[in-house]
Amino acid sequence: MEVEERIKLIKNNTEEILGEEELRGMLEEGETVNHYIGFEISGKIHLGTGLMCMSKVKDFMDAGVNCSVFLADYHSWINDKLGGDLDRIRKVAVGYFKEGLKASLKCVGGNPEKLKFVLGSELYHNNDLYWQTMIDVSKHTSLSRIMRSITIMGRKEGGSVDFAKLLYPSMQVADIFVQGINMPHAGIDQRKAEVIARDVAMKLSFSPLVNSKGEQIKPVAVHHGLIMGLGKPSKWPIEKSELKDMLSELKMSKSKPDSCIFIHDSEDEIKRKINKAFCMEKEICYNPILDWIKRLIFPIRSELKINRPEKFGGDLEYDSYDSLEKDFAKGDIHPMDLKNSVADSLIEILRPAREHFSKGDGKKMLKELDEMIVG
RNA sequence: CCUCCCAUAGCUCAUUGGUAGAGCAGGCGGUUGUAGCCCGCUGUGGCCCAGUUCGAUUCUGGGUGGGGGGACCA
Repeated sequence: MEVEERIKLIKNNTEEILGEEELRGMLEEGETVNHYIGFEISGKIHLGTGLMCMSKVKDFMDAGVNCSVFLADYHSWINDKLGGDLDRIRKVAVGYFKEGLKASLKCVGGNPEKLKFVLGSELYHNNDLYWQTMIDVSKHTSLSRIMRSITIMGRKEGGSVDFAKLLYPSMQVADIFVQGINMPHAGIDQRKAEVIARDVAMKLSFSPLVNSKGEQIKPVAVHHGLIMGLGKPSKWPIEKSELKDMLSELKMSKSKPDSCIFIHDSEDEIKRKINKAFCMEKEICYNPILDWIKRLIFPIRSELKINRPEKFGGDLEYDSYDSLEKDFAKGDIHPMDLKNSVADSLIEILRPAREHFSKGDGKKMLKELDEMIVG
């Protein structure tokens, strides 16, 4: 495959690539590209993780990249996920979470067998080099920078933090170097950690990242955007100037019920949640449904069929987001028709995950997780 | 180790020695071919233990949890 074609795949549906020219160089030199994306084990897998992240993984695989998922059990522990219980976190990580990501990859057309999984605590176990690398990273990063960067944990700046939380960013950066990852991948919310990784890359003496010629290099960071939550914004209408500030509030979050859809939600559940979503007629700036169409449906399916009753104009078919957006802006598509189509499409896309978790071990794991979250 | 402050609803907070409230969030219903806006309805609660009292969420003591300051250099 041509270099430009590979870059196009890697770049598809992303927010940014830090070091795109370096990536081009790596591909031209025929370097092996090692990818990783890390996840906190925080509960059920929603579409931001399942479809957004995994559709990128699929792109990377198609581009000939070695892909891996890092199950960040220590990070989840630090960040008080699943009650801050490390044993519980680890169990969910190697059970439900791993299964869920594999099923998600299947949903987007990827091959789960080719995806490598690494458990954080296993990487760290009896691993002097890891802790040396983490200290090395820390020695090249100021305290104030670490404090600013804990927003990557989904915490507001200035909130009270225990000291362990300050270890998190350095660990995340060390994860990259110790595993020799030259193309870390994350949501744009993880930008601060990735930038630290690039900033310290040339200064590290432990686990330096090198190319095949032995030259020290920086990791190329690929960031995808975060999909919107389905709920209404806390303020409407939104001024254009405040849209950017509100972005983090608007992202899909498990803490807001019905703002997100899980990969194994039932068909009725999907329909119900989509139907409840905020969706103004003709509104194209702040519109979660359009956002999902743009960033999930089209990247995965490359088309959207609108099934519409005859009295409203009959069926429509789109093969590009832009033309759909244009028609919606004109008012040619009613929100309800859009919602029904998105729901149908998601139901179709998520079928493999839904089936996986509706029987056997999958069902059991999901049930155990449910009980954990409630208890 | 010393000292001070805090603990009430999912969140932010108010109130009272006599059956506990607001805002926001949530849920339900109405209105719109969706949602939102608007209107109506609605749930849940006093960290734990002991004492004083007819009666404690309120007062006292202890505990637990959280936060600030101090404690070498001064």
